[in-house]
Amino acid sequence: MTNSSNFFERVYEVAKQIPYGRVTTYGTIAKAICAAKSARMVGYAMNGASEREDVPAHRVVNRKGVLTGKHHFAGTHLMQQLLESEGIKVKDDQIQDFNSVFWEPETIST
DNA sequence: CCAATGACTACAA
DNA sequence: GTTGTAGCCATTG
Repeated sequence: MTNSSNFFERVYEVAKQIPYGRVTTYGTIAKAICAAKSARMVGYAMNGASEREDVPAHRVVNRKGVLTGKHHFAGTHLMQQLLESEGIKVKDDQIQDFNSVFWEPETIST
């Protein structure tokens, strides 16, 4: 895969749209890219996105607001630290007041 | 092509 | 509230 698959590109596009101090879920992103059933693929894409500074993968969590993918980051608590650094409260790998920091991306029509 | 994997989600017990 | 099962589908071996 010399080029990033279109699917990954979609995920990256949405992830890059996440504003500062906000977070979103995999399923929500999946819907934004017209692949609501591919929530797992979103996380899979984030795996490669973690290497891209263009893609704030730390702002993407599961539907419960839990930092399920923190283990994929360099540090054990790097993801949590990044979120807290943006004003997001995190307790025991779970985002506090998740509903307030939750952000819904816009659907991509490309 | 088939089997296994996974940063998910939903439902049942 | 917790645990288990199933569906989902792109990537990889």
